[in-house]
Amino acid sequence: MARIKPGKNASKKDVIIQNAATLFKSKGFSSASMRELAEAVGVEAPSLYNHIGSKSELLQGICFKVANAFTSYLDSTENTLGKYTERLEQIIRFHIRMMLDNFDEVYVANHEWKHLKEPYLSNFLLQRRSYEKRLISLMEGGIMAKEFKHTNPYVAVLTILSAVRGLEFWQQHKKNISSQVLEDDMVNHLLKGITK
Amino acid sequence: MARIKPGKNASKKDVIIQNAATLFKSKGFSSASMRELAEAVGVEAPSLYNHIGSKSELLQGICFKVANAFTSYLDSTENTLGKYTERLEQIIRFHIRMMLDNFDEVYVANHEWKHLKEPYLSNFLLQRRSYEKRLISLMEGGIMAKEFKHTNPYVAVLTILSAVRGLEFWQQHKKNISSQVLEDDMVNHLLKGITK
DNA sequence: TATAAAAACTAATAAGCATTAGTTTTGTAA
DNA sequence: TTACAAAACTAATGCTTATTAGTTTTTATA
Repeated sequence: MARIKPGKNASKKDVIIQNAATLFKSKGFSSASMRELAEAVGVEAPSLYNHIGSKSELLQGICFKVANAFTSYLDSTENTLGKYTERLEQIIRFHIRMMLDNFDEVYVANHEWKHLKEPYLSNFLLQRRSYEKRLISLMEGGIMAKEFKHTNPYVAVLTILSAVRGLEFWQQHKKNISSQVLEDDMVNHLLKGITK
Repeated sequence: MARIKPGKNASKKDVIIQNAATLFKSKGFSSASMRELAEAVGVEAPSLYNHIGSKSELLQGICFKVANAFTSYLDSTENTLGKYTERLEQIIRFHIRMMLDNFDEVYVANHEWKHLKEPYLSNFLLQRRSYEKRLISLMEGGIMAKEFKHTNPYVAVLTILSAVRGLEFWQQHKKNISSQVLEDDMVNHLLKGITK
């Protein structure tokens, strides 16, 4: 049937996608060549096309997998009755864990979405814009409920999302500090500030 | 002497560099072609080489101009006697203003440095690492002086730098909110938190 | 063992790239 | 107006790219 048996849970296509994420992360989508990807996978470049449609399709797969993960999690918190602070904290923690556990793919989705082709580019941006709006609503709710300070909700959401995204720079220090401390300190900083 | 007179303060080389920053920002360094850059400038591609050495050189110019601006500002605050909180606030405000006033170039320095060639790549990373370390020292001083909470200084610096960097997403909302409100709200959030 | 499909391979295509060489145009200063 | 230099142009080079076509090898099943 197939030449190389898929791993326990990963088809050859999955292997290609994962290698693509790693390669796109380290060289950027445009600079990464299908020859390099093929070498990482262990075949000649044209053989890749037995499993995938195109280079673009790889980027699409990565970007929408990540976008859907965030959207799904937000959906799952939509019906919780907890306080705004609790929901916000949950969401921040999910972002941090996504960054730490799926680094390559999240990095690529964050940095290389620009190279998506239409209509995927538009869809991706729409989905992200919609996600941001839902977070802003959450923030506005918390402000009206007096759980959050009176501040511009756009700025607050931007600050939080950007800070978490910055974990991409953290990879180098991974060994020096536990994920739990990192997660807790960042959540505290974003919710309660740094000054005493 | 020259075919096209330079603008009041900008030589033709400066015009090319500014156009390169805009192009590299919107398409990425690798995807941006010298043909496109030439079209933006209003000449044929080979004519660019009467003014610049190479495509790489353009990226180098942009990246180090930005890096030096940040380093110089940090130098200038080194001898101020003020409290840690004040110095940190000044630095955050400088970062925010750099993002708003020199968006294209800062964006390129943040996103495209990866495509620098050696030895510029190594130098750039060294300079950035050194800058981060100086900020971490500042943070540690503030913690020891009990101005800042007891937290991991790496995480705090990362959170602040990343949040500010995220202003790159803000460009679209520029018209809806004044720079001053943005700056003040973000500084407050990062120093004092969002929860009441 | 024979059959058929899946997936590997080699070779080739057509396009795009940064850059160089050589020439012509343009603008300034004598 | 003539001479010179700066900067534009056209044409060409050599390289890299994603992808397709056509063929051979491998693998699983009957």
